[in-house]
Amino acid sequence: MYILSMNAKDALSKAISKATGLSEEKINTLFELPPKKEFGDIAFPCFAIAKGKNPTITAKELAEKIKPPKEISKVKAVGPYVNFFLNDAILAESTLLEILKKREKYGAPEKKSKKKVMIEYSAPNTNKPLHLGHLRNDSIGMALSRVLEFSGQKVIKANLINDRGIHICQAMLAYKKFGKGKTPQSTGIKGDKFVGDYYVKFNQEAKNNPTLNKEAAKLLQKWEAHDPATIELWKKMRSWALEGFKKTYAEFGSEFDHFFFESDFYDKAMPLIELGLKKGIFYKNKDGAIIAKLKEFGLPDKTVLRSDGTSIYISNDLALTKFKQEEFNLDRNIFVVANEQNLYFKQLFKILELLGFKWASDCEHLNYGLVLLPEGKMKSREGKVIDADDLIAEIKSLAEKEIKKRHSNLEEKEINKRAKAIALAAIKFSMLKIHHKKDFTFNAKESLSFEGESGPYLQYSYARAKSILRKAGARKGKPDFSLLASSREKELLKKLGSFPQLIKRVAETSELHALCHYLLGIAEEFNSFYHEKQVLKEKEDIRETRLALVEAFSIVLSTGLKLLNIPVIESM
RNA sequence: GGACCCGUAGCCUAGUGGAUAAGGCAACAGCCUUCUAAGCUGUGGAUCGGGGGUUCGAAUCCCUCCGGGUCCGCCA
Repeated sequence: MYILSMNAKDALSKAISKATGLSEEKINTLFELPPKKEFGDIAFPCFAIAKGKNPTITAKELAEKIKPPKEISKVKAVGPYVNFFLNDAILAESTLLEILKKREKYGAPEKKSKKKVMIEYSAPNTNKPLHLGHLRNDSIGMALSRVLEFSGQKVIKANLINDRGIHICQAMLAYKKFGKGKTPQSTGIKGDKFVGDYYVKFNQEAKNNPTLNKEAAKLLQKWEAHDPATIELWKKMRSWALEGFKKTYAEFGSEFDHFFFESDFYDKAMPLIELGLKKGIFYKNKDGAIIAKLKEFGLPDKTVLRSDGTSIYISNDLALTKFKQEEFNLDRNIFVVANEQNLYFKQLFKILELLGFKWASDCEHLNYGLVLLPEGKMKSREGKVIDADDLIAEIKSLAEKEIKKRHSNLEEKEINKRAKAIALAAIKFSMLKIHHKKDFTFNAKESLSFEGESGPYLQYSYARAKSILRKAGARKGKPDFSLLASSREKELLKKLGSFPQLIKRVAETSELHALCHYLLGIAEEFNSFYHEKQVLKEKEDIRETRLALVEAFSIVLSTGLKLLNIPVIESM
């Protein structure tokens, strides 16, 4: 729960601790935010300390007994609660000075945790372009990376490229049959789209021609046998796909420190398979496939190696996860993958635990809800997908129109820059603001608005604040914190003061939507304030004080947007 | 059939066992000679899927039923 700045809270816990004998830590966990600001700024519920007595009477007694610190201006018992009112001037001074001093570091914890964490996200297949599902995955992966980095952790952003398997060979086969030597260069088609078109083509043709599936399986065998011509084609098509991904990642702002390729690990699982057999946690069934025994742990058994001795996805993952852990010495290993693979990851982590790897407990599946279309799941093989590049381009052109409505003589370069920033804000925020566990149903009209609870609304709020600060020019005089008396100003201050606690929560729970709603909260508060007070028209002392508030707001909002990997722009 | 997730106003969403369930969209009524109207102010709209239970107190925890989703491949 975010309540108020740390200083005031600590002083208050100390005072309550003296009056009740409870530990400060315990008291800190009990504090609540009153539902209405008229009740006060912070509430201490007396249910826990009443111990059978009437909590209303206990609250009254405590309110009289307590000696409030200087940060508190008033103590009042209301029903079973003791409510505290903050001293406005001290609240304003401590909060604003802290933000203006720490600036872009405000909100980060004092102590760095020094934990080393890998966040694996995106994980595209090299047989088809990135789609809306990847954009949700990337939004979560990047935002979580930024938040953990901000919290002092050492983050390694990783991408596992799925560049091997029957689906890859299907695209290769279609290209062999129908490609006629065309290339992305010769056709002017983006590399990943070019490859993806052949994957779709394969699935269309295979409907009427079942032998194509057998041919694709043969191609996979040739690939595994390192047939030179097959490997050459595979390398060529893979590089086309990767070139395409690189462009989309650059456009969307997804960054990676390390790329892993499934093709490097598919044949590295044997030592682990043998270890499992030796330990008796795997067995060979009558067909010769290797199965992990998981039933006694409440999970279905899992095949870890095919009867023909070739590896499947989990074989690679066993080897890759071990490699990651040993190579990077991780304290935490986060897999950002949609919740359709919940069972899979339970099985993977359980097997690693049974194999005796202590670090298995450091592995985490950050599962998020599916991205659905109004008509249901996206289906790449049928071409029923929202393409990532198309979506970005479409939203960008809508943003361009909005900009041109407002500005008649802006340079094309500037329009382009703003439009891109606004489009990314709209897309990312729409997907980050809902709880990651919830399915996201994409609705073009409603999902990507520039108004209301949206990314562009936040950017706009920031631009408004910066516009004031630009026009204010050089500061004169000193802020007088006793002048920030309106309830709007106080609410904004309290929320700005709670930013560090919010960050702590998001880093601990990965609940990025909480950061989104926090930013909406401060932006709403700021916009009301903006409407109510004409900062630049005020007299010197109050003007300086309000400018400090505006600047503090702009700092926190800018930090928040950057943590969400949403571009911050100075003007809109 | 089994496991997991979800059900909050017409739609989307927040809600960390606590006070009168909070926002956005849509609808309606206002606000631009005033720091950017991508904004602000106001009005209406909710048996928190149903029913039990635990608790001083439940949208939140437990049970059960109903509805929706995902998974339970020698796919990735």
